[in-house]
Parts: sequence; structure tokens; C-alpha cells
Amino acid sequence: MPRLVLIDGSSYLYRAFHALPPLTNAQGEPTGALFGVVNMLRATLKEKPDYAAFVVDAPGRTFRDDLYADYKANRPPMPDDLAAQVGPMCEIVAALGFPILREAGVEADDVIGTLAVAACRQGIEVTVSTGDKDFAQLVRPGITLVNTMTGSVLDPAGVVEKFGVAPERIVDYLALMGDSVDNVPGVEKCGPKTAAKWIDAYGSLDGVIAAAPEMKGKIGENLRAALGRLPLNRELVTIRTDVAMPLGPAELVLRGRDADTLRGLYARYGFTQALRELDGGTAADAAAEGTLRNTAAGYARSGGGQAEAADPALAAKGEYRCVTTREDLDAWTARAKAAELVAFDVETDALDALRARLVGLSLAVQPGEACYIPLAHDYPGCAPQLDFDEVLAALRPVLEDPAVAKVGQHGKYDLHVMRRHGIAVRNYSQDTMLESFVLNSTASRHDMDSLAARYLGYTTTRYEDVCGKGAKQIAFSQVELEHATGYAAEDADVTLRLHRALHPRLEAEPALLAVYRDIEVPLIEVLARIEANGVLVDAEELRRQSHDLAKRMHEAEQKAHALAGRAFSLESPKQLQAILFDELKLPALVKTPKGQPSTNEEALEAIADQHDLPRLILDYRGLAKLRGTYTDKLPASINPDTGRVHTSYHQAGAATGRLSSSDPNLQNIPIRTEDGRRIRRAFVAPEGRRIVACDYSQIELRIMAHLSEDPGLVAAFEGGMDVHRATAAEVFGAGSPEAVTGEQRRAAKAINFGLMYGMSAFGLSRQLGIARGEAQDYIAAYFARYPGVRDFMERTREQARERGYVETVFGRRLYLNDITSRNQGLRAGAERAAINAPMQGTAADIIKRAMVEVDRWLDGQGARAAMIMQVHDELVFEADEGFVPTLVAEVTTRMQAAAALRVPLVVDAGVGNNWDEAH
DNA sequence: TGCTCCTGCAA
DNA sequence: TATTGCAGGAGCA
Repeated sequence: MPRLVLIDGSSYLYRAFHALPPLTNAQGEPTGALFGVVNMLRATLKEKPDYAAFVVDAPGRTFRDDLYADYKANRPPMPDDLAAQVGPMCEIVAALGFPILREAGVEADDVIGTLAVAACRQGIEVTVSTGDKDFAQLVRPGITLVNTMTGSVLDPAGVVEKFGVAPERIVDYLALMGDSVDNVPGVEKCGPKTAAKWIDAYGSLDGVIAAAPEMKGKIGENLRAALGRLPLNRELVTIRTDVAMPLGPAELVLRGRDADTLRGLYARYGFTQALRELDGGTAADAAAEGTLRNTAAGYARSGGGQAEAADPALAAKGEYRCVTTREDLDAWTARAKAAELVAFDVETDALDALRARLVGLSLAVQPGEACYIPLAHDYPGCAPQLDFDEVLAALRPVLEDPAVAKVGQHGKYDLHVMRRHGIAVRNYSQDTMLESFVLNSTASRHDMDSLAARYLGYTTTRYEDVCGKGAKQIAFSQVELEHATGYAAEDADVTLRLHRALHPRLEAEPALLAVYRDIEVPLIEVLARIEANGVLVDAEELRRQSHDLAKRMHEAEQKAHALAGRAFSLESPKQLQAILFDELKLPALVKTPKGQPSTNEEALEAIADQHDLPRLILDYRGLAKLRGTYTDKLPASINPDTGRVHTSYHQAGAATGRLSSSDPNLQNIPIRTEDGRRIRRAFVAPEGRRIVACDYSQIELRIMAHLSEDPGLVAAFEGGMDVHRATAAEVFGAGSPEAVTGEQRRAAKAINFGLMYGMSAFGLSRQLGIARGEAQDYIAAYFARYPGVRDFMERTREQARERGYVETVFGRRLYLNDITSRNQGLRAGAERAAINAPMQGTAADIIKRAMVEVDRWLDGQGARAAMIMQVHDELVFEADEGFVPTLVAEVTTRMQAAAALRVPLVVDAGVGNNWDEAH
């Protein structure tokens, strides 16, 4: 059957622009969106469609503007960096041989809709290539959607699976939700879940409208409020299939490509892969580089496909091997041993690396060549697997061989699992998650599925695809070997391909490569060791505290009910709102972002002098928080095997380069109040050991001094002064630091910290409880005394605007997508982040470097000391009592030497029987 | 059960 | 109208 591909050009252009880092060519012209579109088109051509067209919007009004005056009224103009890519895009599209369609008075959507339906009637199979979910309404037998950037293919069943409604009901679904991008308001609070549920329950939009009077709750009111708009919404979101077209589907013939023009354009924009392919590179080469859209997944979903099977590179892809014989195992270990880089990936039965049991293991040695070695699948009728210990014994010489380099995706997990099975993986030297993180930390996710979609245009088999999800999810050991192999071997394969796609990008930026290679990669093993070490938590102590807190909460609750004159839940902001502002008529001084009277800490503080209840609520909340989050939950986190708490550190967690911690989060254990500090007393050292805490003093302010080179600030740190006191002396003209009052020092501290976060006079006035004009005067005085700081901040904002990113002392980048936004709030937010990121990020770089050095030293010290926690500017250790002095001296030295700034780095160390005492 | 909102802990 | 995180409970459907 002949096939027509209709490409939604505008959709791809926008999506590529936002999905890819702001790449530029050698001349500094933006190329990111272009790159994405070109790869997509090349992938489309590989599928050899019989007919194709690239459809874009024509300028000017359309019938939708006539229907609805505000249609797309809040859509910002196209960003300059994107507009600059439109011309070159059309040149490339034309040179590739695609007909370009641009019809005045109708949107690209309607052109596509009309052609798709007409072609379908003529017996032509249609693929609509778009990233826009609205097109799901066109799907029917003979018309499928494909998103080449993510590789997903949608047929009618796929639409139902993805949206929860049939293609014919997509317009109803969209009408309910509305579309903020096009300025079409739907039903407030009605998102994808609610819309699908209603349509499922009432059959259609008309059914929902008919049922509106009986709908309960707030959302029912919202629906009734929106009723008048819904028919118009449906009309606006309906793609027309009957517009007049000068060309019929069968006239959309691909011309041959114009190789000379393409060569010039590819060279100009630096598309080396495309250029190589043009000059005789094979399809297999291209597949190895990951430029081809994968088909294994798409294939399975579209019920197979002869066209793809004809391509040797793709056929190779299906050859994932399930290893169940000794001969196969020996062959694969030999290949791995000989490979210059082996991708490996473990499959287990749990997410927690410190509890998970190994179920299987996969290896990839070349793109497209991967195997899965099942070890512990145990469903009825499962084919025999190789002996668990025999396989590990065979793999050990490879995994522990320092001469064989390994690559993985989030390999810290795999390292944990292998270590717990007695294998110490050596030379784990590449990690695709970290490659992605260093290349662009602000990319929303760094998981393999997202990376494969973003960088390879490849749709991976997801975990849910083989295991299901929610209550019906099964363990990986229950998955049939055939499916398990398709999933697991693909993981290793894709990891290897991703590495080949990502590493060259790092190599092109030496500073980024250094951050990746010298900081992040060495840190993987260090973090794995810290997590494995864990920290000893005294569960009995926490239980006592829980009990005490519960008693005090009960007392507070009784008093609060008495004060309010009735019983209510102290933990419900809504009920509290009613009591405080409606019944007690206290003034609502603070609003939530949604305009509700807030009951947050600030709001309660503000009215605490008018009534006793707010203070009581604040006390209660403090107690409830401690109990709910810490004293009750921490004991549950103790690993039964080790008797200790093992957090998980996320190396690609915070965009600035900081680590984050979860399960449990050990980076937000209370410290500021006495009750909070008691919790730290439950973090203890075993008999004969001590807790040692070493933290950087004022590290971010020191980095600000370094970056700004401000003489006053640098001098304060070089002189070893109390920097807040010194600042106060300067700003308030106290004469000497000794003459500074406590109040002045507090204000100076607020200024110092506020500036690092890009705070305004408004924020400072609120923080200090002073008038805005006064706060403005303080800030002016500060900048007059520390002009270098002001210049640094201006420079940073400028750099962010010009380059689209800021960087740390070590060259780590943070892209700020909103820095040129027309939306003033977003832009201001990005500017604040731009100021903060170099300081927060440099501090993160420094402590990461220190951790690597300290770990290297600890490695030679046996079990006398171990690193057990990191809290942004603090490293915590557990050490033999007699070893403490050595540890403090050696750690302090290494932490201070982790960076050579214009000001000294100072480290404070504390020792105790628990974490509280060590401060 | 999953989703959103509000709240609050740390550096 | 102060940065970066994680995580709890309430309310809702």
C-alpha cells in the first residue's frame, strides 16, 4: 500500500528548539532547532515514503481568529534564535526534496487534516509526523501518528492507551481541558485525568454537558461555570478535513535530494553526521551513531513492518541474545574482554539498590549487539537458566578487570548490586546519565528513556511495557525471558549508543569534559561507598522522642480547640482559614499565590500578637512536622540487614550541580530549634567510634568574594574576620567591627545571603521587617562599599543573556532558558538563578572534588574511618576514637585544598558521640 | 489510588 | 518580589 508522510513542520521546529541545548555553529548562528528538524527529516526519508509533505503555518488570520477573538492572543512572538532558523530550515527541507505546503487562511493543522483524510479515502496509508497531541483526533484505520523525536507511534488503540479516550472523542477531551498555549480556557482544575474520566463516564462532551447539573464538588462548579465556552472550544480544537487544497495527496511526490546544496548547508551548520551520510556513509554507520529512528519498539506496536526489516542496520537490532548456555556465555565474556568499552546493566527485583536482588545482567559490546543473561527468573515454565554463581564467576574477570572500561546509565545502582554479590566493578569510567547532566543540567530528566528520545530519536521499551504498573506490576523475575531480553539487552545497547552520541559533545567543550571526567565520574564510586556505609540511627531514642512529641501535640490540640471554641483539624489549612479569618475575624494579611488567605508561618506570625491561637498552631505544626517527617519515619528507613540508614544521593539531581538526597532525605534534618536538634542526637556512632563533622565556613560568600574580586570583601576574608560583622561595619558606618550591634550584624547577614539569591529591596524589607525605602538604602550602601559585587552581578546577568548560560569556577554550565523570556516574572526568576548558580554550583564542585580526594585517602586507612554523609557544605564521618585527630587533620587539609580561590577556604571540624555533638 | 496544593525542613 | 532540593498531609475524584 502506498504511504504518505505529512510532517507538522512548526510543531517540530518549536519542540526541537525547546528540547535541545542552544547549539550554535562555528559562526555563532543558532542551530539547535534546525539540528532536531534535520535529523527528523533524515529519519523520515529512511523509511522511503511514496509521498510526503512538510507543512507549515502561513502568516495571517485564520477562521479560528474569526470564531474567537482571543485565539492565541497570549502566544509570545517567536524567539529571535528560533526565527533565525526558519529560513535555513526551509532551504534544507527543499534541498532534501520535500514539497513544502503553506496555505494562507488555514493553519497547518487543517492542511494536514484535509490531506490525511483525502489520502486515506484513496487507499493511501497516512503517517502524520508531529509532536502535537491534538492530532490524535485524526487517528483511524489508515492514519497513524508518529513523533519522530520520541519515536512514539499512535494507532487507534495507542490513542486510547495514552489519553484514555478514543480518537473520535479527542476533540471533546481537548475542549474540556482547554489549551493555555492557544489561550483557550477549559474547565478549571480539569486536567487529562478528569477529562478522560468524564468522557468515559458520560460518553461524550454532550453527555458531560448534560450531566453538569448533578456534578458534585468544586470541580462540578467549575464545569458549570465553563459550560458556555465548551461548544466553541470544541470547534476551535477540531482540525478541519475539508479545506480547499491546490494539490491532492498523490501529487505530493518527493523530488530527489539536491546533494550539492545540502552539502553546503550541512557544512555551514556543522551537521557532521548528516554530511558523512551524504558522502557515502552507510546506514549502519548512521545507526551506530544513533541517528536512525529505532524501530524495534515502534515495530512491535504497529504490528511489524516489512519496510524496516529490509534495513540491515535495523535487522541487527532485533538480534538481542538471551544467554542460557555455557558456550554462549563464554563467547560473550570473550567479546566483552576484547571490547574497548562494554555497556552493562543489571536487572533486579527492587528499586532500592541496597535491598535489590539480582535477576539478570546485560552486556553490549557494539551498537546493536547486546545480550541478556537471565539468572533468577522464576515463573512457571521458565526455560533453564545458567547457574547463578557460575555466571558471576565467569563475569568477574571482565567486570573486575581494570583494563576493560565500562559504561552504564546511572551505574551507581549497578555498582551497588554487583558489590552486594561480591563483585567489585573496576574501571567504571563512563556514565550516560552524567554525560547528559553535565551537557545540560536543566534538561528535565536524565533517565535513559528520555535521553534515548532526545539524543537518538529512539523509543525504548519501558519498564512498564514489560512489568506493567501500579497494583498489577510484576517483578522482573516474573517476566518471560523473551520479553526480558528485549528490554534488558536494549538497555545496554542504548546505553552504548547514547555514550557514542553524548561523549563527542563533551569532547567539543573541554571545560565540560573536565567537569564530567574529573569530578562527576570519580564521584560515582565515592557516593556508592558513602551510601553503602550508611549511618547508625538510634531507633529507641527516636521512639522516645515520638512519644514525647505526641503528648505535647495532644496538649496543644486541646488548648487550640478551647481557644477556637470548637474542635477542628489543626493540620488542615482550609479549616484553619475558616477559624482564623471567618470565625475569629483575624486579619488576612498574607495571600497564597492563588489569592486565598494564607495560613503559613509568616501569616500566623503576623497575627500572633492579636490572639493566642496562631502561636499555638505554629508550635503544633513544628511538633507535627518533626514527628511525621523524622521521629516516626527514620526508624522505618533502617536497613534490616545492616541496621543502618542508607540514603540515596542523586548526582544528577540539582541543576546547579549540588547533590540531593532521598529515601530518606538526610540533607534536611532539623538543626535550628532545640526540638529539632534532638533528632540529630539519634544519629550516633557505635561503641568506640565518634562522629566527626567537617564543614566549609561561609563557602558561598567566599566564592562571591572570589568571583567578584571585590577588594573589601576579599580583605575581610583574608583578614579572617567575621564577614557579617565586617559588612555591618561598612554598610552602617559603625567605624570598627567591634562597634557593630547585634541588630546590625543580623541585618548585614540578611543582606549578604539575600544578595546571593538575587533578592530585591522588597524581599530584604520583608525579611528584616523594615520599610522598603530603608531596605533600598541598605542595599545602596552595600553596593557603594562593595562595588565589585555590584559589577559581578551585572556581568553575570549580561553573560546569561548573551550566552544563555552561566558557569562555575570549574566550567560547569547552567543553561537559563527563561533569561530572554518576554514574561517578566520568568525572566526575573532566571536572572536570580543566574546570580545564584555560579556560587551554589562552585561550592558544589569544590565539595565534590574534596570528597574524591578524601575518599582516595580513606581508601588506604582500612576501617578506621568512613565517610557517611554529605550535606552541601559539610562532610560527616564515623571514626575510631583514637583515629579522630588524624582524620580531622587530613580531611581539613584536603577540603581546604580542593580549590585555590582568591580567599582562603576555612573548614570547621567538630567531634562527638552523635551528630548534634559534632557541631 | 493518583494528583494537586500547601506547608516546612536543610544548605 | 530570595536559590536549590525532598517530603509530609489534606482534599479531591
